[in-house]
Amino acid sequence: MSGIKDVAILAGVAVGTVSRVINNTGAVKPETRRKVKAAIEQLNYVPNEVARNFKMQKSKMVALMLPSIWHPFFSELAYYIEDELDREGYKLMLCNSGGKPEKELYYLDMLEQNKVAGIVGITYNDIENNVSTDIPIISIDRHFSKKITCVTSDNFEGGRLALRELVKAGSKKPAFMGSVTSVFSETMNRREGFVQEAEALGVEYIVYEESDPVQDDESYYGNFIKRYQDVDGVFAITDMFAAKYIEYAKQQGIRVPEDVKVIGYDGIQDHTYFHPVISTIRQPVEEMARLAIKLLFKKIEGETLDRDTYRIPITFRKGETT
Amino acid sequence: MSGIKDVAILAGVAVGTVSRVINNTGAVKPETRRKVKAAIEQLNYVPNEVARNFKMQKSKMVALMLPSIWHPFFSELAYYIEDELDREGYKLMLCNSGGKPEKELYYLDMLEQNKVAGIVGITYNDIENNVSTDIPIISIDRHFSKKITCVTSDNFEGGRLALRELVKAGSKKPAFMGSVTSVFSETMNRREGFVQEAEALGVEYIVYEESDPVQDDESYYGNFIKRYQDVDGVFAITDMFAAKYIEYAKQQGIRVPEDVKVIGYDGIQDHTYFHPVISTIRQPVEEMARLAIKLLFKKIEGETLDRDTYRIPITFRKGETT
DNA sequence: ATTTAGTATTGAAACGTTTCCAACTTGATG
DNA sequence: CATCAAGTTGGAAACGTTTCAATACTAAAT
Repeated sequence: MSGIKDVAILAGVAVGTVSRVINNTGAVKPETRRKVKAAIEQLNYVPNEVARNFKMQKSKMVALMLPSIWHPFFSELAYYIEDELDREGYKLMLCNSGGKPEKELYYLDMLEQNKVAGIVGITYNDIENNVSTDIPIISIDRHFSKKITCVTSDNFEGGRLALRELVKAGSKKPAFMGSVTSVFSETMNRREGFVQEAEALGVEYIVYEESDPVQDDESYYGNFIKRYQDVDGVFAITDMFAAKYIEYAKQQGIRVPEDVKVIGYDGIQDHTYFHPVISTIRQPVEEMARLAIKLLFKKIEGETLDRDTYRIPITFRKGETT
Repeated sequence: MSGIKDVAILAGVAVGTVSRVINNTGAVKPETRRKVKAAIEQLNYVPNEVARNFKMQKSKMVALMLPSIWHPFFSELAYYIEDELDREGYKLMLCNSGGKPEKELYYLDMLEQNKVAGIVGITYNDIENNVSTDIPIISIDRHFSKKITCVTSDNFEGGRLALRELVKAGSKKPAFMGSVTSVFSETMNRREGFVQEAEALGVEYIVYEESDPVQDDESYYGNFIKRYQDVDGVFAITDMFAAKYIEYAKQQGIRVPEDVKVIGYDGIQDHTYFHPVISTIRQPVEEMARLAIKLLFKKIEGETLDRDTYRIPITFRKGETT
């Protein structure tokens, strides 16, 4: 493995000169440049990026921390984030926290030690107080504080839109179906929007919210169905919630959309091969991803951002459930 | 940002000693250790991993190169790979090649420059001849040569099993439906197994294979349906192929499974909320992921592997399409 | 021929670790 | 008391770059 020194010797110049040729910095005579390039060619030299990162005290690595890449929403997000990073020659490090706070902290430590250039996080911890150095951070869908810029879909408008669409589809008594995972989560606003719009329109509504349905789907959806027999519309906080509800409802002989209209949130289905195709509030995932990275780059460059939360408009996508 | 030197000064020892304390290497008196730890605590010192990587000439970073993390099969794979890597303190770098050969090559260069400890690749290029240094590589589902160890599901047995299950479900004239993407792909063996078992059992069968249906689903599935009206069973090379076929078939009034039984491959659905739930040959994704990483670690340690292809048994998972 | 103002190039320091050898301390042994 | 081995510690080199002050050229202007 030859280094810059070998190139310098072969080309008969100093290492500094080789460095300047490689990085196109400073002035170097065409003739010298030619010699150096020839030497590089001959030795099959490739710059050692690790050494460079070390010397420069910074790397072109950005970490993406999320609960699980397995979830379709996150994998779509990761896809666009990687793409956007690559455009600027940055690399992506993937950290699955499993949604476990202690693992988030552990990863944060690790990222600090590894001097990543920035972090995009979808976390439960308020990472602000746990990251000691000033690594630039953008969070998605979580609002912590001014220091950590948040990119999110317009959840509030999403909630309002969902309510309106349910009503438009004929629902007289719609319900919001959700759960609470993190107090920092922006997703709360979906409920807020839903409620506010219902009140504004004078529509009777229900709010069903339990802390962690993941533990026991059976009782979460069973209880809902049993308790609110007269509900004829459901705005589920997530497409997965919607899908599960529909499945349980079907088992109880409830037909969707005939008996109950259902709208989800996310838009994880990008095709129509699996049914039901859920009517949903589509998150602008690509836009969110690209914006997040662009903002992160600005922070890395030292710019200060003009806002602490960036909300991107959502759209309704009609499926088979309304 | 304080370094090892600051710690050494504060503790009144030499940098070498601090290093030994941090890494628990060599002998150091309890009293000295205490002093050093105190200094570390006081200065809030964290070791600079980048400097360490540089000095050590190796990093604990493994790259995963795949066509698109967005695809559910790959995102599940990535999930387990990250998990397995983390157990040994390794980090995961994610590279979406988009299936583009030139991008694969570009990433390979980059990974070499970044001195990653190893690569797990699902690629179209024969990466063997394009990676000049000897970075350990494990490939998934692609068999190139002895140098690159391959981890794959037992595609051949999968093909045989699919044929048998179709027959068992009542199909008299089953078809294999696939495409050719890479000559190195192990997935060819699905067809081989299917064909061989059909011949062994004396079952009449069809093989439908076109190069790249992604371009034009309409004609790919349309042609198949038009051409083989008497087919009553389909083994699709992928669950996505199966789902698409079913959708197009439905439009032509063909009922699944009444008129045609369908079996896919992969097992990307880990739930039953979306329909049809496809009968499928389930890839042991978790096992493949963990094995791939374990083998990669062995290669990193310098061990030589006893085989050049590791095939993991598959299972049939019944859904609603047989 | 000498100065001048660029332009090109050199050489060495620095980045934060690990590692290795030499040197110093101990405490036990003869 | 001298010797020795084992246990500790110090100090410096090395890893492959970038960068910067200093020096060496070059060509035009005097």
